[in-house]
Amino acid sequence: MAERLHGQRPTLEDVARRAGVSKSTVSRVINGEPKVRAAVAERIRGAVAELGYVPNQAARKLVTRHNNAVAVVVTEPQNRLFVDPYFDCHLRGIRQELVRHGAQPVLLFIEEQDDYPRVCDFLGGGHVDGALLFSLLADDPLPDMVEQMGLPAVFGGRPLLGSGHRSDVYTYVDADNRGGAREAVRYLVSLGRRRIATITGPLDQAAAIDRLDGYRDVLPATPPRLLAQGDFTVRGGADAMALLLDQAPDLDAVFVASDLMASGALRTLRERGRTVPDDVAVVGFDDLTPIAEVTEPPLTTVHQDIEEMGRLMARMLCHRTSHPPLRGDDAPSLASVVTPTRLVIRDSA
Amino acid sequence: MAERLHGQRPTLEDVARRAGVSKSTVSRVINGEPKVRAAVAERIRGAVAELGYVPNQAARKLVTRHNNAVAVVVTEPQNRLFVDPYFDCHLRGIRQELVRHGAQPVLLFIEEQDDYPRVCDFLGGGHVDGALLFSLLADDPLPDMVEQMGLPAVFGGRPLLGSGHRSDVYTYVDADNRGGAREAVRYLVSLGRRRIATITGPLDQAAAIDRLDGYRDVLPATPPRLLAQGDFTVRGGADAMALLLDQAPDLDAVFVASDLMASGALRTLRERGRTVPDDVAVVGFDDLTPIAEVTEPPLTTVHQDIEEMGRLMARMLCHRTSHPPLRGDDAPSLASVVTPTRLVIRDSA
DNA sequence: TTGAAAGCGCTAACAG
DNA sequence: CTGTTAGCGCTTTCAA
Repeated sequence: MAERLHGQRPTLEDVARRAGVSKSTVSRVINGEPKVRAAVAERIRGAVAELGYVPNQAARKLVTRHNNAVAVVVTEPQNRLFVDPYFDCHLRGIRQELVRHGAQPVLLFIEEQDDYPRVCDFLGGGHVDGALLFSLLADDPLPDMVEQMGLPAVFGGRPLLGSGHRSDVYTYVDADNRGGAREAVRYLVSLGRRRIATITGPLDQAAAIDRLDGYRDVLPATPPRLLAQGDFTVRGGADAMALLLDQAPDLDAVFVASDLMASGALRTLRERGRTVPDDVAVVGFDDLTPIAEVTEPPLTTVHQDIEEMGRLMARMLCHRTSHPPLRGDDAPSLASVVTPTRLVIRDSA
Repeated sequence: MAERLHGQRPTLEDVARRAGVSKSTVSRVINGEPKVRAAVAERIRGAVAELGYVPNQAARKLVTRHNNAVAVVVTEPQNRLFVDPYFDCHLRGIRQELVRHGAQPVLLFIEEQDDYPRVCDFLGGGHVDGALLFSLLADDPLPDMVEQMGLPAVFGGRPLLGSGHRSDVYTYVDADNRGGAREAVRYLVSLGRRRIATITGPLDQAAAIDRLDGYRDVLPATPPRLLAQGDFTVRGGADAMALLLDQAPDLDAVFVASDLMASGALRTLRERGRTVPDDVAVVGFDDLTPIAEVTEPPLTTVHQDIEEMGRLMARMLCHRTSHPPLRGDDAPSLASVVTPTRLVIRDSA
């Protein structure tokens, strides 16, 4: 069916000619404007179908200034990403909300330094109306770049900025990492545990820092031997646990900054012959049910509603993109949101 | 720094005015054309930086007809995708090759029926120069749509088409699933196994069908009780294995159509007290090392170079997009490629 | 209700 | 080496 008219994809003009009307009229029916005679509209729709016409978004965007697509940018080594159910939840919420608003989510990865300029050109190039940015590292250039381009953006997790920046100029959605960590550690204390270690995430990420801060809020004078840094992977958690056991064989509890790492820690504990929770109590963070429920023993962990956070981010972004920027002073940017966490007690502590 | 000139993002015109030259000259330095006096070029670069100018790709695309972005479309429930290291490898290869060609990969998901029209509009809207399409299901409308839009595309895995379609009109890259399966089953036979069962993938996917066909090539007269269908997940493999054990307690080998399923099957076998490979020999498919090497026992499986396949797909697509479509007859479309597989023998068979 | 015309921001000849 | 001039395909006043 799709006749190639001039060897190219059909344009509005082609459809118009075919239907014997003007471009304007075709444009009107394409965009669902009501003031077109039914018969004409029908004829046009026929022509569209016959020619297999699809509007050229680039051209449309040039005039309308938007194109119903939003970027989801993830700064993360891919191999980590695709193995971490955390993103899956986040993305599910985002997708759900975005499509509800008629926006197409497009996923972009940043894996190496070289990716920044290309991704920035893409973001600034008007391919998308806004961006949802994730897992920013310390001194990540993205927040500044996005801000400078004036592209509406919402961050997943508090952006960690270099000195001189205030994170309150950015809109973000984050879980109450610090409060959640505090609750977890307090719970361990309430259990009568005395030597409570912690396995942190990579400390160039806000979530890792905040969770450690929460731990320190409760246990300000922790000796270094009770601290080990992991990398939010199972393996990293296992290694950190081994290190901890070497440094402090007498520890009786450990607060692990993610479920993935906690499952690794559990494995090490088992290998070293420690029983959980009797010898060592373990509390994780995230409450990724596919993990937390199947560990041995099932994991006591800090719950956060990741999917809802994704939905929230998407909703906030859509709010900012659907309205043309207010003139005069800055538009009243939606405030950032910190969502509550809660401790879910299973068997590991 | 980024002064808002007319309250909008700066345009080429703004930069030109600022640098005291014409738009053309600015355009030249933006696009790295050499014939510009160094001093002028420098002045322009200064203006670009001061204004925070980023070219509007929509406008550029309108005239150049391309925009250095290609879509990677995945038709898969997200939760499956994000847990399957298979895609990780594929994507790694694709990304690598695409950025080498200066193209930005953008990932699109199709999860439900409603996603098709939106994704098609995106693909047809000229946001991307081409598309890499994955894990198509039987009767997936995507191949036809993409073909009809004239968007260059390369498929990952042989597309499964409804009747009346010949898959040879599409360019695809696929592993030799049938040959690999044949080799696996022959190996099992050579081991002296007599009752060789198989766990298939979902039979609406080409890879699953082809692997089953390979099994049947060697064992044409398999009784139904030796067949069970899985869904390419760990859980599915475990369930299928349980079913098989019920239906055919005397089986002495099983060819499992994916490593993920094989790891599930191994678990079931262990739970049922069968030793591997003594009681039951197991061969998987994919050779996802993060899985195959850590199963207990390590998995004998059919290896395919997934990352290289990704690279190949990207290379083929870039080849097709960088040249403007030849006039007259169809451009000599690159032939599809079937990459070889090889059996990797570890301990499970 | 429909059409004509003016641009959106950019590149690509073609002059100079 | 640089500026001028046309559009790319679409939406959007403004008239008819």
